[in-house]
Amino acid sequence: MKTDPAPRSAEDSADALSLDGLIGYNLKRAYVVVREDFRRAMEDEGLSPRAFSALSIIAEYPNISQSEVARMLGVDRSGMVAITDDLERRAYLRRTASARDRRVQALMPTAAGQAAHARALRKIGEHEARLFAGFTPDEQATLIALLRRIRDGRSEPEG
Amino acid sequence: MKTDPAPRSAEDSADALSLDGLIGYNLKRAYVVVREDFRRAMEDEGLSPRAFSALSIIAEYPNISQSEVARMLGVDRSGMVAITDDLERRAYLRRTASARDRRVQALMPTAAGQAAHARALRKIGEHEARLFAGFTPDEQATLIALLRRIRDGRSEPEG
DNA sequence: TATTGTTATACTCTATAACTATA
DNA sequence: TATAGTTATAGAGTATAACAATA
Repeated sequence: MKTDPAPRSAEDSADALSLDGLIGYNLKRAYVVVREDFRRAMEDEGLSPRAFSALSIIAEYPNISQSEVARMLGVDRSGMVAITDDLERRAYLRRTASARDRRVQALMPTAAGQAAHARALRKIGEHEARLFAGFTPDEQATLIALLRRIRDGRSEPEG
Repeated sequence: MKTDPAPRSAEDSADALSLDGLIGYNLKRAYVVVREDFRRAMEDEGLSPRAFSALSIIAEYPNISQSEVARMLGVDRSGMVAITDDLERRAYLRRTASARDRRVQALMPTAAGQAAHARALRKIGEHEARLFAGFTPDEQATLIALLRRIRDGRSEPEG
């Protein structure tokens, strides 16, 4: 307990919260801010974060399978169906038969898909440049490196 | 395009993805890992991240209103109803009439609520200590500071 | 036996819009 | 007019379980 009655406004006391000392809480709050700005940046393109991520992988690894994309993104492969449907509806990719494995629908980006990926990547670059304008290159690299270590489950200071 | 055909496994190529250079993507992936571990840590307690956050604020600011908690957490106040209902059902708090403003239901933590908060905070401390065991105190502080700057929309390198 | 794509399904999170009581 | 609590509702996001075809 800190004060009684409650503080007058959220900002008055935000810095005193024990929540603010938790990495998980700060991660979540920061993520919400970035996702919100991402959405604004993708407004014209209409790509969700997941759709962009999938398109990005498919553009860089033509003929990859849905399951492979799912593994790279760390999501269940069942969720890839709707995303693939969406990207196919936009004519950003085609499902093509795989010669080597008849279970697989190889995902082939179209020219429109490659172009959309390039456009999106540029817009996201601008969005991150704007959002992190005050972060030095070192700070940005440090942030990414720390986040990568969390993702990889590695605890060692120097990966 | 990097390779054709697709790489053999997700891990082979993960480091080459352009996604890996994006802060937003890394933020999301790291957040998923931490949230997953948080859930495991809260298994016995049965508290969702949001329920814990709300309980934490209410425990530290007795008699705070739902709307005030919502503002602190950065979520819409409509979402607070279900969380408050849940915490009240667990007998972790009571809705009490506010003397000063009859619109407000002041949220009063019970002894059980304070105890649950203390237990949860301890378990979360252990969960974060485990998850970030290999991060130096400096690295943890740096991470939190960088995340805070994102949340606050401040771009300046030093607070 | 294991994996791919797929469907059905369900659950969580969260926002918007509207209502009422009150300020 | 504005705010508090509330309800109804809807849309993401994502997981689990199952199935047929194929490996």
